[in-house]
Amino acid sequence: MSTSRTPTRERILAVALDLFGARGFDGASLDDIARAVGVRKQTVLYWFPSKDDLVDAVLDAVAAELVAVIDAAVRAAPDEPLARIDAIVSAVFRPAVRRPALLGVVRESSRLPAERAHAVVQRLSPLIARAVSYLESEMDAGRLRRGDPGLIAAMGYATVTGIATEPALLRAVAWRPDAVGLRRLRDELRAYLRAALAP
Amino acid sequence: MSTSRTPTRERILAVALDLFGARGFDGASLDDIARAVGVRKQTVLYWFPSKDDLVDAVLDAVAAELVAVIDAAVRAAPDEPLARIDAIVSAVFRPAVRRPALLGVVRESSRLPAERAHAVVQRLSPLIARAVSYLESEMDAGRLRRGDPGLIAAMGYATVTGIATEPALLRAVAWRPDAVGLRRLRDELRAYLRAALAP
DNA sequence: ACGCTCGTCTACCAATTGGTAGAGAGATGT
DNA sequence: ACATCTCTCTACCAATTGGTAGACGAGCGT
Repeated sequence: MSTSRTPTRERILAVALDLFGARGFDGASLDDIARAVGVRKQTVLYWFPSKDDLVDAVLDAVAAELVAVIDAAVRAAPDEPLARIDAIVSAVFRPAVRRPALLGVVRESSRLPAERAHAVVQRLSPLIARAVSYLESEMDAGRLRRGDPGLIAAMGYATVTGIATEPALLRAVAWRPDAVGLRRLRDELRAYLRAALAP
Repeated sequence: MSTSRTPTRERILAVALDLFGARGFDGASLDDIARAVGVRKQTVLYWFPSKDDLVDAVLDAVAAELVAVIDAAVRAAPDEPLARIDAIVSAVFRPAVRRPALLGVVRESSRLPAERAHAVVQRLSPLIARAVSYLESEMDAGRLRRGDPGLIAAMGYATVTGIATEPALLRAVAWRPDAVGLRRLRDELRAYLRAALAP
């Protein structure tokens, strides 16, 4: 075990998550990651036998964290449909604001060969499927305006992962002198979602 | 001049646009591009002295095409605010559907070093600025619901570039058996935009 | 026939990539 | 004190990257 405060393996994982999220899996080399951790590349390869293993570990960590966050939010959310959607969207924004790279990794994973991306997609898709069927039931019951639930879920995914990771977007929003960054952005997006879903 | 039907330079440019849009600028090597064109890498470097030059040329071509399309749509669009927005959104979707890589390049350009990305951003930003000020004036005049115009423009950008290039999204939308792909998606998105902007 | 430019090629090169082999320092259990 | 195990290191390697140098042929005007 290392004498360092946080174990090397976890530091590598954290740095890799940030770099992969920011530059993509190909954009960040093992050398980059090792340098950022303050260790040699071969130490990285000691903890993760290959770069693919490291990527998988990062995908897994991201999926686990997102699933945990969203799952907790879903359980804690109120019953009333709009408030429920509001609570869940807000829960997804929390990790996005705290750590944009988290969703950056999700975004990057879409460019991986299909079978690799499954590491994330397979773990997230039950959540999305559940969200879709929830939206469907609420629509059937007349408590939400009709529309394609899959489309709604897709738009949520797009706005959250897109907005949290596109520098150009953040810049566009910050153009307005009265824009105050991500917090305001989140509130506005929730307002839009609410408006789009209003009965 | 080459004996080939379309000049080599243009074939290289077209293939590079597709590959860059699909895999990113780093993800597609000069060799990949050359192979796809049916020529040697050094022929690519003959037409474009360096990879950076090729990237710039692609960015330039994309910006030029998008600016032309949007500009024409803006000029041809009706005066009534909602119909106007509708027409312009629809115009942006046209190239997106015809050639997803076009917007994929825009998306990828956001990960370039700031001064390189300017090639696209600088050419698109006057358009966006114009859209923002149009939205502002319509809101001031009470013809559109209040909100952050920069945010609206950003969301349009996010949905268009995101949805047109994110395989995971397209898959999500196609999950529903009654979803019929991009055409339906475009219509739905327009409906959402209309709802979100409704006074 | 002459040289000239254009377009593509073969043959290299240096830097960077992911990855292997194995040495050696430190703690730990006996 | 010793052997062992954990962890990080130095020293390589093969493949791929973007890029250079220059040869070769086809068409051109003279």
